[in-house]
Amino acid sequence: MAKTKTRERVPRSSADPTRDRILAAAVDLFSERSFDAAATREIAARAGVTQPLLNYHYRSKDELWRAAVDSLFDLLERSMNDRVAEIGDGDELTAAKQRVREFITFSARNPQLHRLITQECKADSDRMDYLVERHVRPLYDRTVALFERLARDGAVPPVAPSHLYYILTGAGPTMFVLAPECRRLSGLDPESSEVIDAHADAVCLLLFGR
Amino acid sequence: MAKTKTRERVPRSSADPTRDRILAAAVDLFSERSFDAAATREIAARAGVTQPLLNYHYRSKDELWRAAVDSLFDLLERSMNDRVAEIGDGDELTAAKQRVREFITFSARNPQLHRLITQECKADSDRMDYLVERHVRPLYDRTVALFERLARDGAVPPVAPSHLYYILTGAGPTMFVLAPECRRLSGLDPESSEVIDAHADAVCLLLFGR
DNA sequence: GTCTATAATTAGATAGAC
DNA sequence: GTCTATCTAATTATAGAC
Repeated sequence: MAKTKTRERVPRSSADPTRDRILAAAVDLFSERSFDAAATREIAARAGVTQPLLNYHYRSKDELWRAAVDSLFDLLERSMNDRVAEIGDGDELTAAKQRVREFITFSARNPQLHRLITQECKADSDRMDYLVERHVRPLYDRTVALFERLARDGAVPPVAPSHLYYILTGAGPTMFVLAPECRRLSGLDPESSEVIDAHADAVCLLLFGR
Repeated sequence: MAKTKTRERVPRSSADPTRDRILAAAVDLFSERSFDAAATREIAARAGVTQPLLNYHYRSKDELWRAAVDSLFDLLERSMNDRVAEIGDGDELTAAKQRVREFITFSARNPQLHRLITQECKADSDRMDYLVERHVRPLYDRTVALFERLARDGAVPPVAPSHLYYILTGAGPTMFVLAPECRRLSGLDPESSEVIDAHADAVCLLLFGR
């Protein structure tokens, strides 16, 4: 595998370090607990501020949640774009494999994204609405279109693309979403590059045959 | 937090219909929300009783959660055993495929199980302890041992069994854990036998080559 | 911008009637 | 066994000092 340069996770600096610390704490706690179970007091404490300050920077807990979600998907999009820019032009299969690898690497380094999705998409709600229509659907549409082309070329097994989508988004991130469980069950460290690369290798082998 | 040491809880048909209704409501709400976000008042309402009655039947919210978890894993174990009994003796590959199919079918009909696991295994806690040591580890150990034998025979791609475990437990249930999202994104109905079978086919194709 | 103090609501658990 | 009434603690949001 080609040596990739380390991509820092620098959330777009909003020129306000306090806002950024609050946002980072919100991402962590909303994804680890859930919207209702994440107390604003605890988010504030992790950000090193007092609880009422959250209501100064964000109108409500709900608005803070939306800002947290936006920042996470923004980070994903920039990571994927960086990787796409790196590979330049090659055949579609090679590009697809690179996208899958980047997706898995991102999910390993930012398990919050899939934790948030599984948190909110188990039942219909306003938050699921926001998440799906604003962020997930564009990704789903692009991924399904890609799998359709790959299946036509025989580059991927003959499986309906929606199933491939849930196979990829399940098989890729689950080991990292459940990192604490994985550590205890297997003794592996899901944060290490070795394990991340091995998992990306495994998923690509299953999906693309190599 | 005092650790209750209750012995011999039998979550099967407990001959007490009220207890059973409470337990079913608890399974649904704990898995859909999370431990903290699931209000005992709401569990009671769904079971058609008043909130203080939960504390009559179960010492605390925590004990109710444990009983709910036990009943879910009990159901899984009985479903897997029934399927194993059906196939009787054949080669190990055929048996393995049957186990995978049954696991996926069960996950589709009872998405609460993986919802609960992803809920609680994102961070270390007493509940994760209970879940992993009491219920998940035995399943993990058996699954990893099976994948090890299959990989030796070349029946499964040459991938470390812990990775295969998280690929299977991710790729199998995710479509059903996120059923409301899947319905909206794809238009498919993840509760229909057609979709369930198609997903089981897809995962088996990826995992076993057919 | 960030704090302290507090209001309004809701949580899980208990007491006691029936 | 199931209810009503209620206690205590914790929740988000607001008011107002600095």
